[in-house]
Amino acid sequence: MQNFNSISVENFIKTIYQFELREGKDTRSGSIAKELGITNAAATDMARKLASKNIVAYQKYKALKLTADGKKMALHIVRRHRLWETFLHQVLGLNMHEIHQEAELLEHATSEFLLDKIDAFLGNPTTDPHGDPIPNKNGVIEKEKEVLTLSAAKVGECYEVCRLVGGHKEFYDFCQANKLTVGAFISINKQYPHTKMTEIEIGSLRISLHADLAGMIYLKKLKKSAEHISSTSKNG
Amino acid sequence: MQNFNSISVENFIKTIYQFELREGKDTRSGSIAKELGITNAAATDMARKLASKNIVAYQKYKALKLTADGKKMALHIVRRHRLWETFLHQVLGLNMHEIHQEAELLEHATSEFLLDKIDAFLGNPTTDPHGDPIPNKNGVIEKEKEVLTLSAAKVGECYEVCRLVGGHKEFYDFCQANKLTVGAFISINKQYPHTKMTEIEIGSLRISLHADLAGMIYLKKLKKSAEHISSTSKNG
DNA sequence: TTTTATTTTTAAGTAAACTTAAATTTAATA
DNA sequence: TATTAAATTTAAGTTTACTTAAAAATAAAA
Repeated sequence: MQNFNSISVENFIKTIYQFELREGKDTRSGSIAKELGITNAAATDMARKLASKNIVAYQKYKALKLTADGKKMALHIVRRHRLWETFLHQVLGLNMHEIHQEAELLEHATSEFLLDKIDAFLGNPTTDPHGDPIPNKNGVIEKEKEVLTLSAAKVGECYEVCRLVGGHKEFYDFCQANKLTVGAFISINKQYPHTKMTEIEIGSLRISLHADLAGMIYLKKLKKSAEHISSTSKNG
Repeated sequence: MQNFNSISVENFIKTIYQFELREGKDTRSGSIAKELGITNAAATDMARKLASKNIVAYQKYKALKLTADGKKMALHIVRRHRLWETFLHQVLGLNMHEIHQEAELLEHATSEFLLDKIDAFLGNPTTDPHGDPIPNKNGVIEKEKEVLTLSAAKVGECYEVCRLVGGHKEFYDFCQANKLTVGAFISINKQYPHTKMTEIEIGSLRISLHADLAGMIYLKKLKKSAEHISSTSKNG
């Protein structure tokens, strides 16, 4: 599936896809327009255009929805974006807060051929550095395991960090400084509901996070014990 | 120097630059138009537009020339192109005939920030895999040494391959199969002026090339002896 | 429920980057 | 040099992706 669409079209499709996933986010033209930095009128135009191509299901004044075709296209765009993010982070050493912006440009200038090379070079990764899943060549995303945020984690349990949902430098710097990377193993020491703090152990470190931060860190539960785990973290 | 220009503008500037370098190539709008796959009318429009921005020196019916500003811009675009070619070849293992097409897309989607990372990762190379010079961050190209084609090389002398001016898969496949890569060392065994063949030695190989091929391979003369050289080739 | 506010859509217009077709200029040839 | 051929430019029109401003529909508040 090659890229026959303009950058504007690709970004429009991608934005609808991302908003459809995040509950609470409505996908009416105004919402999409705001995200893309264009006027509502422009978004309506685009919606009608893509509706005529059976990429978007569009009814006046209603929320925009991707058709099956549209969703497939979105997944291929997302694949390009996340493979580039992974590549830029792992190979060129760009920081977490730097990769999105660059991938945003590169994703529209990448042939299927080149993408295959990048994918193979990285060993066909299934998640990007934020822990977001990378759709495969056919646009299929591996079924994700159940996750919860750090602020909802249970005392005494052990978890693997599987997602960092932030965006700003400071958050990623904090995570990096405290070894909180995707794939890291942690255990929950204590929850302080009133002050909204969570105390965790990661390796030999013991740190406390406020819910504002903890809510951006997603975990999946492990079956293994904390003792066993702390010495086998993927991230040393 | 960030990219404030469209892809069309960048390609237009780059093409003039490249045509100005190749003697014999005229740089009138029609010639540029043909290369870019657009009509003469479109090229004239663009020429006038860029003239108004002092990027191109344009007089009706005359050849197009880049101004100092235009040349500087061209050099930055060429830098992006050649760094990407080098990266794709060295890091992702793309073949010689594959890198141009991909770099053609990526060069318009690369920030100065990312380019610096790529440049550093590659160790600030001064030539791309074809042997073409990579302008530095300021758009300056290292003064090139005197070169000559393989068909013009002198019997008994030793040379370093410094440029492969081709473009088609077969040519590059042939070169690769015979270890004729940029940086390789060769010596000239015999010249056959009537049949236009050149016999060369490269490592332990002895091969004969017709001028059609030999004319695409550029060399620079070495001072060292052939014996000493054959064991110290950059390319094994 | 009526009024008001917000959002979306329609309508009209713009800029970039093209196109085709006709007019003009330059180059080539008889 | 006059004529013909080739190339370039101008003019007018198209498409994409926007814009602003007015009209229409939906949602919120009184």
